[in-house]
Amino acid sequence: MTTEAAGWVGNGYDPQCPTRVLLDRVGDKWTVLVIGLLSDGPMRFTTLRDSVGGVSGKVLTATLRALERDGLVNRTAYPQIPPRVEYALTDLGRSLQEPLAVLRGWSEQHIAQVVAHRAEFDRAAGIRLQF
Amino acid sequence: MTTEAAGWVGNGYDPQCPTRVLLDRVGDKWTVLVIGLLSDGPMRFTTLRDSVGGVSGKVLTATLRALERDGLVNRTAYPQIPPRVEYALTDLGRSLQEPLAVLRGWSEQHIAQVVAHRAEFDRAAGIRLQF
DNA sequence: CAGAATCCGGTCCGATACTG
DNA sequence: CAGTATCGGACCGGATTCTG
Repeated sequence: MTTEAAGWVGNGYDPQCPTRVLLDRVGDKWTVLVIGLLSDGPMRFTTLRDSVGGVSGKVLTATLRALERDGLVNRTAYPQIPPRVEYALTDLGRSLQEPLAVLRGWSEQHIAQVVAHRAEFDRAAGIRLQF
Repeated sequence: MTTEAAGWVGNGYDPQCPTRVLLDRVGDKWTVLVIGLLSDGPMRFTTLRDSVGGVSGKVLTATLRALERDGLVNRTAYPQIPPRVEYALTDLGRSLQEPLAVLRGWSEQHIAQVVAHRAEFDRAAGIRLQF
């Protein structure tokens, strides 16, 4: 492991930083939702789209393509008409569940405080604008 | 804790979902870097900007403002000329270090595989375009 | 059914210039 | 020193339409 790879923050912004790569992967709108749903087992494209809810086909395709590209999800197309395509987590993808569960744990414990701070901050800023 | 608040994935996209709020907070370009730097102690604005490297004043201000709004960072302005402003993690902000460390741990163990998959996927896609 | 193609608005971010 | 104001480019994601 290089010093660079070990650096949480190193110095300067580095798109190659491992933590950065993960955050970029996981920070988008649908990825974590999709991983969560696939945790229960393989799913077909349309089932996934309906389960996620509110995602367009184009964007779900892009999300899945990116997950597949990174080796987190496997895509299996059955040569039928109409087509049948199944998506499933890989071992690597499943290994992500633990860190994500930790994030979830922190969120459930602390997000209420964040939201409260947010409201108070906005209220205070609002007052300043009023006078 | 409501069922909704407990749901990792619940059903459908929910901007209020605790995990979602956290991901949105932490998924942007500079936040994690800033938190990492502030872990060593309070820092002044310019010191922070120089340490982060590559961030514009405007964006760093926005990042810090958002962190302050959420109660993760404290802003202290000393009434001097020239001004002196210090930023420090709050207890809430410090509590984020642990989950972030978990993310970092996963990244350092697995990102190499992700990058490898990525390269292989792109290579395979490239071949398909060639013929 | 599982997408690809296109268009389009909103947001993120950087660069620059200015100020108390 | 620590910002604010303004502009512009890039990217993300949504809606719609079309296809094997």
